[in-house]
Amino acid sequence: MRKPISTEQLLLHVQNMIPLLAQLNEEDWGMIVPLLKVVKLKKGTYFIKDGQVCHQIGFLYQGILRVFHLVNGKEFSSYFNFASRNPIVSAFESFLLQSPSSENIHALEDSVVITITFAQLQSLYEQSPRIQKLGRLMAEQNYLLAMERIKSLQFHSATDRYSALLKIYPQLINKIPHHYVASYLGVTPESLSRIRKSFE
Amino acid sequence: MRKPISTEQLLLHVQNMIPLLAQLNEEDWGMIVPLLKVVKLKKGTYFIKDGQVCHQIGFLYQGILRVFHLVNGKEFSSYFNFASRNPIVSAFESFLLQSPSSENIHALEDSVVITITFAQLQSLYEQSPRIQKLGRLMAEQNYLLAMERIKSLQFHSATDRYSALLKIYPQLINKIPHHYVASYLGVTPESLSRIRKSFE
DNA sequence: TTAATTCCTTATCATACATCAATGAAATGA
DNA sequence: TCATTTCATTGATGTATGATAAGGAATTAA
Repeated sequence: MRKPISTEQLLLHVQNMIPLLAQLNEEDWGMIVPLLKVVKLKKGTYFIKDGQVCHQIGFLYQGILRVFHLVNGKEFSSYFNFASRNPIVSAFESFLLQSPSSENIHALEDSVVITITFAQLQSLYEQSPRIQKLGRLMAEQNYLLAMERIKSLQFHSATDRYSALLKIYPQLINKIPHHYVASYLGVTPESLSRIRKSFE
Repeated sequence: MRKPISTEQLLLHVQNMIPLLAQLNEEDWGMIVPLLKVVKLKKGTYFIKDGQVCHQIGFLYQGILRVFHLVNGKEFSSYFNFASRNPIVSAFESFLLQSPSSENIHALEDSVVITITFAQLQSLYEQSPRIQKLGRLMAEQNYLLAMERIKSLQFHSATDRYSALLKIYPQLINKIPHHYVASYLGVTPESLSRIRKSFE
């Protein structure tokens, strides 16, 4: 967090994280780079709160973010962003529709996000067919992720979901407060505790 | 089902159903129309079965389709296609990735679907930036629908989901066998029956 | 470092939903 | 049309998870 981030570092990182970006050429990057901003989030602060319109989409460079909904006073964790996994940061519904977000995104650790605004991205779509195509591929990717989530929620038990989570991301349970994981799995912290015990 | 469908009828219908299509111009339609095919499905037959690759995407002109997954021998209804609502027909995951489908799509009534192939659509994307943009907007639309489903599954009870379903689509329960609706809501037919009773 | 707070676990009890079983209604097919 | 099958409902029972409460661990702040 201390050292300033060089543009080269940043680009390299973003390109590595997101294979889709390999499709872009030098000219495309020349248009994109001047528009990028680096946003630092202290632990506990928010990228966006519900009710606000999400004007930025971002790539997580460092840290962990949690996305959650507030429904009838209860928090529901929707997913987590890690730099090493699932790095695309936005309240995507709000971003697409430019309408107030129902999602909250807050930093579980000090984090760094590289952002671009909605207006800038729309303008890039019109300027470059490759970036337009990238927009389609990003949306398709997001759709596929959402489908995974639906299948997990509809077809499998909380125990199965926990087991799957352990497989694809063994360290996660040690990095994130358990009650957030519980609400992600769709159970109470007490139930997660029981599930974990049954795995010993 | 008896009369042949004229191209004009067909186009008008598709344009009415899908507001996004208003963005296309005469030239775009000139490219699209010759590629469209009309597929008729008898009640009980399949648009696609799991294991097959979904080569077509379609628009439902008439009838009702049910999309379901088979998991450990159990059927899970994912959603329904109606001509008047949710007319886009495809195992979209399989279509996007051109990999074997995990979804089954079958006709609950005699149905008519207007289709175009994956290869043709990709070619259109490259030929027309407006169609490319349309592809992005379709994917974004699908993402938003998937998010609605996730919220419904994660944040609300089966009773709430049933109540919401009645609101947005009161006739649905009379058109579709209840046990399909039950599996869509994520409960057994017995539970749906009890939920329905509690609403009287 | 200590005090305060938050978090995780365990136990008990309550409840919603699944399962199993039976009946009558509706749809299907010969 | 009648016989067969599928479907919706209801009741009885079992089970997994939620709610509540309490104690101890871990984290945070003074």
